[in-house]
Amino acid sequence: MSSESDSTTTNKKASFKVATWNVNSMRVREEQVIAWLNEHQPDALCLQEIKMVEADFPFEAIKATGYSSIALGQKTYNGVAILSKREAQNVSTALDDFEDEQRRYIAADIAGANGELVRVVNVYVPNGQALDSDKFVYKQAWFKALRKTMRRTLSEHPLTVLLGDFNITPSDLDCHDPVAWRGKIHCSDTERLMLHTLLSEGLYDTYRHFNPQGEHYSWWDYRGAGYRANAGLRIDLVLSSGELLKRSTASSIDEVPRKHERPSDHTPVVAEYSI
DNA sequence: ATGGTTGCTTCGCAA
Repeated sequence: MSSESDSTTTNKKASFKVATWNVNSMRVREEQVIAWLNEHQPDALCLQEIKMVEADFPFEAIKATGYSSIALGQKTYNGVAILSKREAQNVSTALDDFEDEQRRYIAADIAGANGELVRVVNVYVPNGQALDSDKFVYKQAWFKALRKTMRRTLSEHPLTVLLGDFNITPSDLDCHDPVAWRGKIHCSDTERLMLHTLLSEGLYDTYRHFNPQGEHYSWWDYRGAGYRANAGLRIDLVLSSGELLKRSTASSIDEVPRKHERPSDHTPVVAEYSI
């Protein structure tokens, strides 16, 4: 007796799962990343702060668990990678019209189980340090270039997901102590305006779409009470295009890796789509 | 109270 659930059935929609994780050193977190891939089987996992050059990236170890990788790295700082079940196509490693010595952007088309392509854009937005610092001037310039790049990307790819470490809380709901953080880096009105201007290009905060309540974060400082006191920020975001949001089915924060021995200070944020 | 912790082929800096 034939089954309608046969995996070869054409036009059948499967789940397309993406995730973002600032690993704060791929050297230290390699085993945790591979274990996470094996357990969760995402179609694409975007990493930030790999903190190594491509020559040192563990392409082979990741391949052994069934994943293909693309990476843009540098020594000591920054660095991004996309790990995917199906090989990345049309890889881009630079924002439009923006010279950047820091490795913070990588994008590619990733196919779902039915062959449909999703444009996956992985970013590590500059931290900015403090609003009166030179690093904040760089953060603003970088973010403006991202907005311009995303305007073009969205016009070319209706199914686009922009995800990564944005180093910006969208609102006070994403901050454990809005009074203490008021006006500070990650929580300032200036940065939130930058983010909402980017969203106005046609991107939607997918975690918040499925989780209207607060008190859930993606980063907790290593210092002090940190994770134990849930003193966190939600700065790791999955932003879906309108067409992709229509096909989204779930989004969640996986706090399990933050509880591990020697954790990253960030934990993975996941979204799923019917693709 | 400008503290505290982690990672870097470290010895101060970025987060």
